[in-house]
Amino acid sequence: MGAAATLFQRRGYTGSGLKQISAESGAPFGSLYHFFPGGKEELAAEALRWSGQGYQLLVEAVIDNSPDMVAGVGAAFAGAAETLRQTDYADACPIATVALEVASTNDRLRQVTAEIFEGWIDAATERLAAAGVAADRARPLAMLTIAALEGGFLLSRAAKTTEAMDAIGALMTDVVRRAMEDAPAPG
Amino acid sequence: MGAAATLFQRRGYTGSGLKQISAESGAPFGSLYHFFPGGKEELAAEALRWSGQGYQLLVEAVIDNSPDMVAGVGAAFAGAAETLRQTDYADACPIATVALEVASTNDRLRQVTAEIFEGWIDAATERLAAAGVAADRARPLAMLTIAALEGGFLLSRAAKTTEAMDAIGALMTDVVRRAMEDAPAPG
DNA sequence: GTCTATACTTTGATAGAC
DNA sequence: GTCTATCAAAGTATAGAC
Repeated sequence: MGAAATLFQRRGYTGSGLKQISAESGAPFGSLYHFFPGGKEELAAEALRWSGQGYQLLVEAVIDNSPDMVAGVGAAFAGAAETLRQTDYADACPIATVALEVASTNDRLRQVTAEIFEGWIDAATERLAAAGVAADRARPLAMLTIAALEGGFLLSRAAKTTEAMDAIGALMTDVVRRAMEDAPAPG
Repeated sequence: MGAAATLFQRRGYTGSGLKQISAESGAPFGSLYHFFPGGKEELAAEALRWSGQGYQLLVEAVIDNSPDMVAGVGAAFAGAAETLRQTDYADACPIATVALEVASTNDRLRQVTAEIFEGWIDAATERLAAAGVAADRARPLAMLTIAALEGGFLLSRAAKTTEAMDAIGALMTDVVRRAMEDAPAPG
């Protein structure tokens, strides 16, 4: 499953062949349809959910190991930049490439990506609210934070530089800090 | 050229077949290699540059027709949301899908997408600086703005809702407003 | 139940008729 | 110069041997 997820992440949905996936994962080609009767679509759905949850757990761990939410957001962006550098800008968001590909071509997979993003937004919303951001402002801010991270991945991978991710991370920590200061709760 | 650009935008690079492009554009299949000896790669590079410049001119027009930069940023996000609704979430960024696909698989096309994004960042940086944002803060803010727009496209297309784009646009206008107020120049 | 071999379609690319 | 017909390769999916 990890092999499939990695291929989809780096080469996209249409760019990842089933034969390539079976070869890279070591599993024989025929057994693929035994475990995933729905073929490529079902395999992709499963791989997306798998890597989507894995990435969520990873980012949550980074944030929860930080002293506060502002530092957590900064650490998340810094970690993303570090991963980009270490993998020659290959490992970024495991969902975004496939999500854009299928958004207008495969409605079932589109719904899967939507559920994953919604899960991320919910998790970020909860943490921002717990950190003192006003309840009605937490969800929009969570959306901006995730969007900024995704946009940072896009610009940094294209340029093969972490300048964008670094700059975006620095600005987003400011945005989160100000949102917490504006809140009625104690800062 | 418009047909090719539209297909790449909606179906991605590997998802767009040359035969499909020639059929949709009305041009015969054989003549494709007469105009683009480099094949699919050269056609895609040309289509990306074409739609990249077109989108830049479109957004610049929206911003320059606004009373100030804060309103301009708001109008750009509102226009993006409106386009998404009108096209059933098909027409978004003409570069992002292909950019993520080729980032780790085709270095020549990756460089093309990097140049396009760099052009957008430069244009946004100039306008932010002209609007009073401090010189050393204009480029990072331009990167965040474009990243937020791209992330908004991603989340909104996946969810088939403009909630994300609307929320992100509202927050980004605040961010730009504050950056202009912080500047030493008169607000 | 696991896997090898194959069927059928579509891909990008090219040769050659006009 | 413009286009039709075709090529080799890769795509997904399936049938059937073990």
